[in-house]
Amino acid sequence: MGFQERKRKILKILEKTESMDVQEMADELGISAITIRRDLQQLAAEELLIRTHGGAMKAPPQHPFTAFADKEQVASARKKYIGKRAAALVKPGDTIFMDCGSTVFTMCPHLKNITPLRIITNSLPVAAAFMDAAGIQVNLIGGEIDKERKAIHGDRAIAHIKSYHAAKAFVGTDGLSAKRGLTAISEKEAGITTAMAGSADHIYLLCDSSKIGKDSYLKFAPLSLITALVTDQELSAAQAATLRTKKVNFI
Amino acid sequence: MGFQERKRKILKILEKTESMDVQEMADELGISAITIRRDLQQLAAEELLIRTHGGAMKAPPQHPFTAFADKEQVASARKKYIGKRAAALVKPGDTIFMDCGSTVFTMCPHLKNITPLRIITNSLPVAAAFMDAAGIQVNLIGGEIDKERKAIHGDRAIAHIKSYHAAKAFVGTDGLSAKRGLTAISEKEAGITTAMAGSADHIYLLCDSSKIGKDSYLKFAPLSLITALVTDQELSAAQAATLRTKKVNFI
DNA sequence: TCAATAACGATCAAATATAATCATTTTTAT
DNA sequence: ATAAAAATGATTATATTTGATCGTTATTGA
Repeated sequence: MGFQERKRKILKILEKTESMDVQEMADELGISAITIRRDLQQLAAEELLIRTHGGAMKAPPQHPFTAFADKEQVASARKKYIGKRAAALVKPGDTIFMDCGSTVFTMCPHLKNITPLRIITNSLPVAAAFMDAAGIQVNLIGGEIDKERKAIHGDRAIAHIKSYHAAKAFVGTDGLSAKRGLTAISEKEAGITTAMAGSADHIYLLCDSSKIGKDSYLKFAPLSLITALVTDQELSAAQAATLRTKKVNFI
Repeated sequence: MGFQERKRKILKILEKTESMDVQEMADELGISAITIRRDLQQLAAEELLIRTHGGAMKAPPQHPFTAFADKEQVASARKKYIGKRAAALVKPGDTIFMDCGSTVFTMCPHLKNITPLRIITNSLPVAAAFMDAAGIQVNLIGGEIDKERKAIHGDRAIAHIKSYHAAKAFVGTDGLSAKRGLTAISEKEAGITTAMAGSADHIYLLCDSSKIGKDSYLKFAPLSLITALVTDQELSAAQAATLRTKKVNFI
């Protein structure tokens, strides 16, 4: 087993275990500790992991767009569940909007087999997720890239969205309550969400239960905007009831 | 059994086993180890597998956009040279267009320290390359993603480009000759190139010497379109002279 | 703080793989 | 049919990888 092969195995191990010490690795791979050290040194130089005394730690996500994707591999079970449920609403032949939230992103793996499909998105990770998906056409919204969110926002993006129409829009929010409706942290995201909602027939809001009942600072849309709320099973009965009085549909 | 046949078998074996050493392969295919090495060398050059000491490994699944980036790490010395020279034309504060060719992409690493900088591009790998570059604002052209080229083409993209203006445009081409001017393989790319050229003051064509004197099938622009040609040092004196008669400037 | 322990880096030697060169065979073109 | 070109195999010199030793440095616990 050469270096390349070990390198891959080491990174694979770290993917799962977060961290590991030299001797453990040496035993695991049946190779001397000093060689493992050399390997770790090289890998650390490539910034594929972080060297510690006596071992190594998983590197923080860093790659351009896939970083986001990797991060979401450890998305909470709640988000994953929502992603799956939301994806079930999509049918072959649909045209859909997807915004740039991490919850919406969890739909991606579940969408890959729904073909043909046309996705209009401002999210670079979403676009990246479908680069290898035959039968899925991605329309990326243009404009200035917001590196923080790995997405595109702004007036141009909104104009771009408005020139399209889709059957369904899948959007996220930072907060949702019966009293204040939908709230966001940033006007940028709120603008995109509103635009997508305006150009779609059905608007599905993906929102895990931890955000329900909480308000962020910018109130940008009423509950009546959305066709249905896709959330997880940990939503309390009381909260569900309150929202139902506002005629919110649940998935 | 010829090379093509072995090549297929080697890749087939690696599909299953992930990795294998030279001697094993030699035994398996009944051929000498040195020939296997030569085969592996070629396959590695095509990036169909990864060469290791003593064997080979299956090529890793290529990441969405960075795949392109990785590939270019082994870009020919010629292309790298061109990328460096072209990047030297960019000054802090500039707004530039960059198209989606692999030659243009080689400019990226050299641009990271030229800040502030504003880049308008239809290339996803270019956008990805600057995700971590503070001080560089990327404007991504919107529209349908062409997965093959990892770029965005089409009427919407062209309209997007036309709404901007930049001091400099860096574009590529598939062929260039004194007789036929600039030629391309695809109308998609030609449209983008033309649009960028139309919205920029100075148009720099990046083109390695192997493409000079050759024509692709679509003739899309005259040599007079470009401000200067950025190429490598392997360009023959005769070719240079011919182009100079057409008033082409060299960098 | 200090000593004990463990990890680290540098250097060396052995094993192995590779590149380079040349000879042989096979294929291709004329 | 013959020469030229390409592919293959063998041999040798070079380069790489690996593991061991030893002196140095960092961490841990009293």
